[in-house]
Order: sequence, then structure tokens, then C-alpha cells
Amino acid sequence: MAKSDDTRQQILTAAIDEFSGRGISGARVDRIAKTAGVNISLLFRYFGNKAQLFDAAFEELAVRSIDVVPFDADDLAGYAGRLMDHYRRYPDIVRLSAWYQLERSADEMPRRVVESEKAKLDAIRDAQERGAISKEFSAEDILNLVLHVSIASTGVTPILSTAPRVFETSRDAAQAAVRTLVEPSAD
Amino acid sequence: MAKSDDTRQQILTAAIDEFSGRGISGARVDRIAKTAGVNISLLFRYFGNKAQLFDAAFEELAVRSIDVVPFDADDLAGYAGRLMDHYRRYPDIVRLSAWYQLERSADEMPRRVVESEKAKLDAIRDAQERGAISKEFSAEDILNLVLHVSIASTGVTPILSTAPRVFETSRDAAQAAVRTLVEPSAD
DNA sequence: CGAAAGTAAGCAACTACTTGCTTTTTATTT
DNA sequence: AAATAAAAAGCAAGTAGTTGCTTACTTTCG
Repeated sequence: MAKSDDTRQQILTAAIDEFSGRGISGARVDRIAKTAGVNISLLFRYFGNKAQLFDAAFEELAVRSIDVVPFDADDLAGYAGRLMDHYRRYPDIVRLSAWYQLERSADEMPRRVVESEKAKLDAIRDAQERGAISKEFSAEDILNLVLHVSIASTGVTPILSTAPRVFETSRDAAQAAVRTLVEPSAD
Repeated sequence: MAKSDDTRQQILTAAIDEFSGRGISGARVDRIAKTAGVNISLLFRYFGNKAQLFDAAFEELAVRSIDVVPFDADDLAGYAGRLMDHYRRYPDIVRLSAWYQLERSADEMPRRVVESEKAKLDAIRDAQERGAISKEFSAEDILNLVLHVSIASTGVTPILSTAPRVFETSRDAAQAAVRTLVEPSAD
């Protein structure tokens, strides 16, 4: 099985590359097979069809992102900074997510992603109860705002605006924005 | 010429529909022609090729958005609210922008979009000089943050998160967030 | 009449996926 | 350790249907 596991991974790596660049419709399965250096029929035997291969590629990167970027409700600015670093280092996950929203939004996110989100919301609510962060916004709104501030400099965002900003400056600004948004108000 | 102008618009409308749903690679030119009720060869005579037709569709909606949603640097929360209303009413522009970022990001935005952005930045800088809004962030960062808070509930954003939020609540939250971010600090 | 608008019928290249077959690996028995 | 057979891995060569775009021709209109 060692050999086939390797082949599987080879296909997945090539698929991540192809799908993140071109999406599902734009991707070409023979190109993926060629990049992976495997026969095209293996691709279908292992992953079923093109859409399922995309799902596998997406889940791979999504789960990795969750595992690698630790969440901290008491330091949301720090979390935002870590997220931005991760996105800059692995731009594929952002693009893959974008394609996912556009071409697969009917489906549900992978289980691990859904679970992770629930845990984050619980942690935020707990931090609010303890008075560590502001209660002005709901936990859902806070998470939503933090995530969107964090992707604001990736350049794969559907806004009518020119090229993405210089990373360093907007990283500082994003962190400051998160801090401003969640700091406990005096009441 | 009245007849041909009408045909052109018919094609453009069908193209907006098809491209916003499926992107460039996923769109089918014969489907656009059929929806528009015109012969497919006219589509190419009028618009050149598939990619140029996409550009025409994108520019149409982008310019319309700019013209219809007035910018006000002294009331950025109001602007954000108006933007969100516009996006909810015409979701096509958000999706079209998303496809554009993914499939055409090499190109430059339409001239009108670039010009409009420059004007917005100038207005923000002016408002900062007058002390109407905070100087904590650069004009670029402020605009970037406002735009991203405004698309946070559209559901076509590359974040690892489940379904979009309820519109009304997140609209209020987004406006409050913008207000918090740009209110002049006491210094 | 001349130019522009409109149309039917292609076409060459591509595309996701399959088939029928050979080779290698693994598990089991001797 | 050798023999064996089943299962899995690997491959070359398809195939049926699609795709963006063109061509050659007719009709409409000022």
C-alpha cells in the first residue's frame, strides 16, 4: 500500500495546484494526471470524479489550516495575524475556498470545518462572559468580522478595487482593527 | 440601429446571468445565446470572444454599482449600509467580482472603477484632515476595511465558515463595526 | 444599392471518463 | 522459504459528447 498511498498524495498535490489556479470548470484532469506523473485512470479510480477530487483537495487544505492556526478568543488580534501569515504562506487555501464558495456552495463544508467553527463560537461566548472581549457584537458577528478583516489583503476578495495592498502595513492595520472592534467597552 | 442595440443588451443581460452563476470557464456561449434569444454568431460579432463578453458584462455591472451607490467619507457607516443593500439586491455584481478576481486578476479593473477608487481615497484623506474621521488608519486601509466589512455577509467570500448570516442583524453589526473603526479618537 | 443584421449548419479541437489488459503486491498455504 | 492465487496498482488507447468559434448565405433597412 505504500506505493499507492504515495500515488494518491501525488495526485492530491497536483490537484491542489490545478484547482487553486483554475477552479473546477477550468481545471483539466489530464493536466493534473500529467503533473502528478500518474495514469489518468488512477485518478478516477481513487477519487471518483473531478468534483470529488476537488472536494478532497479542498478538505486537505482546509483541515490543515484549522490544525495549524491556533484559535485564541482572548487574543483575536493575534489570531487574525496568524491567519494572515498562514494565508500569505499558503495562498492556495484562500483561492480554493473562493472556488468552493462559487462552484460548490450548495454543499456543506467538511465536518471538521463545521466543528471547528462551533468551538470557536463557544470560545468567543465564553470570553465575552468573562469580560475579556466586548459584548457589543454577537459571537457570530465577531468571528465573521475577524475572518473578513483577515482576508482583506489576500486579493481574492470580491470587492471593486485595485491590486491588493502591501502586506506589512495592512497586517498591522488589520490587527489594530480587530483590537478596536473587540476591546471591552466601559459600561 | 435600434434593433441591434436591443440585441446587444439582450446578450449582455443573458451573459451577466450565465457568468455570475458559472464564471468564465463554466459558462457556455450557446446557453447565453439561447437565453438571449439570438443567433450565436451575433454574440461573437458584437463582443469578440467569450472572455471579452465577460469583461463587458463585468464592466456593465461594476459601473452601474459605482453610479448607483453614492460614497460619503463623512458617513462611512451609511456608505457600508448602502453597499450591503445594493449587494443584497443585485447579488450578481458580487459573484461577478469574485469570478473576476479568480479568472481575470491579471488584467486591470475598468478605468471607471480605478478612477472611482482614487476619488474615494481622496475624499477619505480630506475627511481625515478635517478631523471628521480617525487618522489611526491610512485612507487605503480604511477603504479596504469598509469594503470588506460590507461584503462579510454576502456568502461569496473565501472564508472557512458555514452559511451566510441573517442579513438584518449582520447589517447592523457591520455598520456598528465601521463606526467603531473610523470614529475620531480623542488626541 | 450597399451596409448592417440575422441565420443554419458546420468543424476541429477538446474533455471527462472508460475499457480491456498486464504487472505488482499481499496474504495464505505448503 | 517457496508456491500460489486473489486483489490491487498500473497503463495505452480509446469514446461519446461537448466546446468556442466560423463560414457562407439570406434578409432587412436607410
